[in-house]
Amino acid sequence: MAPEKRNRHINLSRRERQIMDVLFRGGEATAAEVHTRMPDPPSYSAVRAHLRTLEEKGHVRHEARDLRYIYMPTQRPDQARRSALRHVVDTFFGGSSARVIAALLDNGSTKLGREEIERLSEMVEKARKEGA
Amino acid sequence: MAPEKRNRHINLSRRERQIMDVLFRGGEATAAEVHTRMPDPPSYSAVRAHLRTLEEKGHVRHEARDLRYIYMPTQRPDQARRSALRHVVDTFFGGSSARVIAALLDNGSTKLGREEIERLSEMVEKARKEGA
DNA sequence: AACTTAGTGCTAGATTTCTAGCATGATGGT
DNA sequence: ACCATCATGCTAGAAATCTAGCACTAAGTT
Repeated sequence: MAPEKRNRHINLSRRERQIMDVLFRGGEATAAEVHTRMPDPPSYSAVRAHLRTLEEKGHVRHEARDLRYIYMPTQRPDQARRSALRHVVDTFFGGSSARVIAALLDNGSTKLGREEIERLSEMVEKARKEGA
Repeated sequence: MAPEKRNRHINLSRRERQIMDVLFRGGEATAAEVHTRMPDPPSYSAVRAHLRTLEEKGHVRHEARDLRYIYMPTQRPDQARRSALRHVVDTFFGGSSARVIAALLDNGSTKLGREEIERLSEMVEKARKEGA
């Protein structure tokens, strides 16, 4: 009841979250790949078991390809992105997008390429006009 | 061993995460407040127990104020913000800050005030110069 | 055919998480 | 003084998570 499409991740266990993170990161992966990419990984067998329960819960689906199962999130990537981003914005930045952007730009390690800067500039310009 | 200051949240259980989210959101809170602000809340008693274990693990500390305990995260807010943001950027946006910003600006519900837009504009300008 | 390798399904049980309830101490009102 | 209220500390046990291992199937090799 009330599948709560947004913030699904809030109800995942620790291991389930870690697995979903791997899947979102790469878009899709085999059980073995998920296993190797997990932090502090449990047994391969445990990962497979979790993938199966995640599938039962509807968070994940798989395709059979080359005799292997390829797992992927059921939620659309852009929706997952928005949901995760919104959560962070709300709980860590008081809901202010501007503060998030500031944090991103402040960060020295965030190297924006020239293209990206131009793109950003355009976006800001657009926002400026719309906001008028 | 290896406290892994960044990405601590990766090792929290479901309930622990939910509690930490409440604390990060508000900066600090009493046990009762945490309880009421939790999604799908367990018993008040359970929340208190979790707060205690979170304290043992070093994620949380408390001050006695007005006969109550006020709980707060031990991690500095700005550090927690950066860590959480980085995680989302990496796992959902391929590490691209620009993509995150695009997502923030695209979002119709993200209302940027004029001031914020100007501030952003300045930041972009600055980045443009520095990047040269 | 027999063996090896690489995959999946399943289940029992260990471990961790989660929870409620009880004991206790401080405060304020009657 | 007594009682009600509201807080904390603790612990046992329920519930959920997490795990390893075994059985089985499909290819490829020798």
